[in-house]
Amino acid sequence: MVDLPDKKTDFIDWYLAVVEAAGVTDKRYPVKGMNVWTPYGFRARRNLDRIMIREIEATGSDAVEFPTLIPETEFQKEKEHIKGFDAEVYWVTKGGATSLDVNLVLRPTSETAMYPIFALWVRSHQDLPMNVYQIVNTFRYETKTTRPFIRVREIHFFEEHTCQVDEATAGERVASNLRAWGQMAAALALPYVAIRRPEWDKFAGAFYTVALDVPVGGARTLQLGSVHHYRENFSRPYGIQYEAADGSTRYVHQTTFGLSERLVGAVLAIHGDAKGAVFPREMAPYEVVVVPIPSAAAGDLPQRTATEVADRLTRHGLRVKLDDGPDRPGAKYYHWETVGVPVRIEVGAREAAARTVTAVDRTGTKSTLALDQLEALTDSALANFDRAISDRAQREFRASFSLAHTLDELRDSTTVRQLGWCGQEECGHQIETAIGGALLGTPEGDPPLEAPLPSACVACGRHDGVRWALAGRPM
RNA sequence: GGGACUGUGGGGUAGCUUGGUCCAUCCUUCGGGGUUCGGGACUCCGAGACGCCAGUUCAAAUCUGGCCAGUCCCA
Repeated sequence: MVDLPDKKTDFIDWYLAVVEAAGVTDKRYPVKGMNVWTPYGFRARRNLDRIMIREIEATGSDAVEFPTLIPETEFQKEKEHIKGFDAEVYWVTKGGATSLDVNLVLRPTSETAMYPIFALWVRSHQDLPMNVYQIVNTFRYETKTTRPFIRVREIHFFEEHTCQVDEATAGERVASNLRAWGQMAAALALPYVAIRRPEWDKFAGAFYTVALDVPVGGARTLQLGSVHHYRENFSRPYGIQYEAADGSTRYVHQTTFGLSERLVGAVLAIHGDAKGAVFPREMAPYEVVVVPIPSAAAGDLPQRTATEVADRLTRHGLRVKLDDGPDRPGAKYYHWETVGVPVRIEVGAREAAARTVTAVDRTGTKSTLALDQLEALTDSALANFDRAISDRAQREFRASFSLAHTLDELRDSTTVRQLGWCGQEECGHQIETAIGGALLGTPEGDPPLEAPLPSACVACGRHDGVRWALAGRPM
């Protein structure tokens, strides 16, 4: 293990060092914001995809895939949307040496690719709801500093797009997406808070946006994903209409749900520690690494037993790495800890003779496993590990919020702040200036901290319409 | 959008101010041999770099310009 910067005091440097140490990406690709996925990193990403696919399909959503290029003429149809993305799209203006009649954009997101086709697919109320998703790469010309997984120009993007009969049904789809997200977050052992963004910070073209945020130390927050209700904002310009049961023609109400590889970054940021990366078992490239401990006296017994352990656990359905390379065992321990493997199984000569092995999880919990119950004991070691990192993340999450009662208190915030807000934009901006960050919005459901609702807005002191809001510094 | 800074083997660095001591330092890494192996082994042999393109100069890692890449600060 190389010495990592301190996670608490030098979070960004620590994050970059952990990403490097974890061996999941190669940042040397010579285009800003475009990173290479290594074999190890790609395993993590594929596992993330698997979780997303499982949970979204459980809610009745089907996979589709739309093209990467969108004609400028379609892209321009929804005015707010184009305004939001105009500055950060890549343009394709030539085919070979020939200038194109209609320029094409590399999708920054797929509304404008999908919706002209949705208009053809949706004819009757019988076609609704229509829930489809795709996992594709999208492109945004970020001008700010890019960071591996967190701010990139080529985004590995999960996007669900749905068409519903009316506003209320679309609202139910938003709720369904939030429940599906809850399952995904549980699989990744990630805590989060769902926050309805203020008007000035919602998705371009949305009626409202619910963002999924997690605090990452200090007042910093990381947005993990978002769910949007579009009402008829896109169905009108794109003409997505259906014939209702009563014979009338209506526009669909739409929703979208977006996630990305940023979840890999979030997992590294939230679970990682002073020793390196920590992967929850569902995302872990390998759930178990098996390390034989050679000994001249014992011949090939440790090696043979390690192979047996790896084979049995693989047949049991686990992702297993047998590390029988030439390094010394201690060097292997450090390596696999740095890259975040949940459970290591050590096979020594004395133990192998007694038909036991030692399991050590990434949090340091050690146990002896009898080989005749290897599969069951390994499963429970993995389950205990996931519970341990989830509990640790939850504890840090709860400690990441504090109440604020005045604008002054916001200035030196060392946590995300929970405060009373009247809902006026003017007050929101004052709050943002005070904290040097953003008014994240109003929590959906219970706020992180239990406290009596304040009677006055932290900015203007008004009493009408005061509700809980959260403010922080998005990274 | 405005400004500042940085770029040396695969990774991290010394050298740059004051051009020559540099066919470039050290750590790590990688390949091969041997002895080892219950928490980063030792040893021997070997591999690997001045971002790119111009310019100044007898001489450029070092100075100048452009480009590319990256970082930070401000709007």
